[in-house]
Amino acid sequence: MKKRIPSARKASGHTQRGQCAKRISILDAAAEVFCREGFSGASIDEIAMEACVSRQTIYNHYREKETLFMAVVQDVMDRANAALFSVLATFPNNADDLENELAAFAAALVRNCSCNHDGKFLRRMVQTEGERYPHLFEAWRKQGPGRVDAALAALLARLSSQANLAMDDFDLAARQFLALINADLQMIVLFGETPTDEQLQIATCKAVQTFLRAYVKPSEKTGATSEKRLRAG
Amino acid sequence: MKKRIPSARKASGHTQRGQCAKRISILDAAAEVFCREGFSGASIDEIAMEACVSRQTIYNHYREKETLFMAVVQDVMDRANAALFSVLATFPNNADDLENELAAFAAALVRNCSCNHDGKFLRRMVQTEGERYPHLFEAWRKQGPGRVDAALAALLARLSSQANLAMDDFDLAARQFLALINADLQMIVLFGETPTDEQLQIATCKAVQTFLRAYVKPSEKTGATSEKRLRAG
DNA sequence: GTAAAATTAGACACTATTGTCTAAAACGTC
DNA sequence: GACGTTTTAGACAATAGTGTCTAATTTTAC
Repeated sequence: MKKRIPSARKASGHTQRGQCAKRISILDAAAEVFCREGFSGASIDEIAMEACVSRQTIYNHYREKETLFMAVVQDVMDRANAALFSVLATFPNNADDLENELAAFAAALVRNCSCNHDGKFLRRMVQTEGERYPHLFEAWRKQGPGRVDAALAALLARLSSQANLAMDDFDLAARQFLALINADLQMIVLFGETPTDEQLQIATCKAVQTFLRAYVKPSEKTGATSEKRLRAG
Repeated sequence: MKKRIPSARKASGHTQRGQCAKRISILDAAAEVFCREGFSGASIDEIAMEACVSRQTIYNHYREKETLFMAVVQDVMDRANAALFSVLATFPNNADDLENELAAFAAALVRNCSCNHDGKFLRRMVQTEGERYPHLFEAWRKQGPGRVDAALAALLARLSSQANLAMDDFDLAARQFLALINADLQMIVLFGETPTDEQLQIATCKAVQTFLRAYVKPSEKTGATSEKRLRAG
């Protein structure tokens, strides 16, 4: 008499992605359509079509459009945060070949957080629906971008003592690092395009060079660290 | 018998703003509502209400919703470009007190181009409707942001010879300058808020310090240029 | 004051969308 | 194969928005 659990359904937590195939395909399709059309422009029928699912199935899983929207946002946010911190874990921890290692880290960060579907979705939704769902995105702000600064600042602090870097304010340095590695790409991304891998390599490499030039200790400035590569790229 | 021209109507060019009061109030209200609700979420009735104008008047001036939208975008683009280049004209042309002058310039740039209504509108519309009206925004991209890099690069080149700056690539330096002065503000702006003047001052000041540290000639690094202020902010 | 033009409110047809309901079909488990 | 669950297609009412039309009203120029 125990209630039969149909399949591997309901893996655990409410926002977990390990749900049935239909749910996943609905979430993915909805993310796509919401991103393209905005909340009010997205129609349930369109989402159903794109998910290869009947409209009624969507209403079965998510009571109404708004419920679906919030579930999609939550889903993307979780994934984006996971990606973010998994990249942060690759921050270089020794100062050998600092420039190249930092550049590789920067490229991974940009590629996996700013330039992918989830990044695009979040940027758009925060901007267009942020004021309508303050609590929803505020949570992301604190857990995502809000923590990146702090985390990256800590990593820079560690690096700063190993390499010969002169930093007053690690949080500021972190924000400037992020800004620099996005400098060449933000216009591309703003227009909905995806930069090529080459663009990405060059952009992050140049950004790291500038960042290091601004933060190496004066004594090191004439050293070999970044002088040679300065005109290489 | 000559056709009577009702008033100062039809000042000249098609996108000129010098039209009757109704037109202006429609354009302003529409910009507001389109920005808040997106194209498909904005209703003509809402715009009419906000403009204190009847719906029919809107249809008289702009045949349909799409026509109105394009007129609004064009109007904002024109204004934004004008503001942009008027700020560019204030770029410091002597190297005395470079840091402060650059910071003031940066603050004006951010305040008048990124942090105002028009900037917010354009960012949102490019992002959400850019793919639907490629030609429309592509024009802005070329005339606005596209030219800023070039113009700013030229200004930096001039400055570079006067002050003691080491720049290989002026375009790159221009993009990095813009990225740095927005570093601390972009998260605030992304969430639809307007930074306070104090936030703005601090952000641009720090950005300029970092920018100069990255670009002063090595020989100057131990000089007096930016060393003193480095820990002032 | 008069006449042309602009503006208004309201009704209207038309379309699109949301969310509900129903009965049939497909699916998975025993 | 039988049973419970999920999914499906389609009809449906309710709502909201677009764009048109008309007739009344206001504004403006002279």
